[in-house]
Amino acid sequence: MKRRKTQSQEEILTILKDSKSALNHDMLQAKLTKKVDRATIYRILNRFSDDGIVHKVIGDDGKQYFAFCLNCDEEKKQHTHNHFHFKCLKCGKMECLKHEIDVSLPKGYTSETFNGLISGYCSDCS
Amino acid sequence: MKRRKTQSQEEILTILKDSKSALNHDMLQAKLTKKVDRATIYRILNRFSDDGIVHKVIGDDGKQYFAFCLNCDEEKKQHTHNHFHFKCLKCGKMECLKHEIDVSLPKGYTSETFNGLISGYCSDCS
DNA sequence: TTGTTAACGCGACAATATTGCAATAATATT
DNA sequence: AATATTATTGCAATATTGTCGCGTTAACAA
Ligand SMILES: [Mn+2]
Ligand SMILES: [Mn+2]
Ligand SMILES: [Zn+2]
Ligand SMILES: [Zn+2]
Repeated sequence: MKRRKTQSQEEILTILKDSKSALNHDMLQAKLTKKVDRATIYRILNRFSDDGIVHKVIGDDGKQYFAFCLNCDEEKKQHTHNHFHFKCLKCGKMECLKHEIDVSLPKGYTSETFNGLISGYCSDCS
Repeated sequence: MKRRKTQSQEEILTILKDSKSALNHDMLQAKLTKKVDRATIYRILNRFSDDGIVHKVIGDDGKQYFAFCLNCDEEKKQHTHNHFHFKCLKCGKMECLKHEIDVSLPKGYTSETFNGLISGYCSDCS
């Protein structure tokens, strides 16, 4: 199943690349110049996520946030992101924290996905 | 605003205490002997969460999970839970990982809540 | 230019959670 | 024990988020 290049897709990718913080559907739709259907936005985002181009984070608000992958090891088959995200309770921005975490699991446990989120106030909003 | 003791409340608390894993609304309702309204269940759970009796975790599925507080430092005003939760993708159980994490935030950042979730397969389901 | 089908738009649907309001019942007060 | 106060509940309505089916559109290859 080969991917095709569409305008909506390109624009969404550009927005995510330019954004310093993770975006949810609402925020993304607000930034789009032309109207794109909600279902389409989700389908594009999930496609990106499946392809490992962006990562998906569930916020404390239960919403899905998407962030463009930076400094990821592209060569690895296993596309993992064991870092925390920080969400500012005032300005709302959600950003990646550089430091990679490694959690020791109990014996016999295997890890598939990592989702680390810290809420608080950023330096601008403290 | 003083709290009152009700039967539903007590039963839900007991269920959470007895459960080794975090529960969401569905799981809880299934365990209740008598029918309790959905809204009431959520109100009870959020009350517990506000009071620091249970902690709330947002799963990868976007649902709210609640777990009774164990080995928490009751004396602290600041009720923090800087530990990960593990959710098994097969059997669905969600449990606390003992190890407490401490994440270093960028300068000027302050932390309010911690939400760490790892999905994978537990020793029974590997 | 034409054919194939990935991607889209639209509407319906599902799932989760919250809210307003009247009724109920836990607790305090008399 | 009887009564008053109001926290809590049940119910229905509503909000919010995300998915799905399906007919149409358009990207890409032949
Ligand atoms: Mn990445
Ligand atoms: Mn606790
Ligand atoms: Zn901020
Ligand atoms: Zn399991």
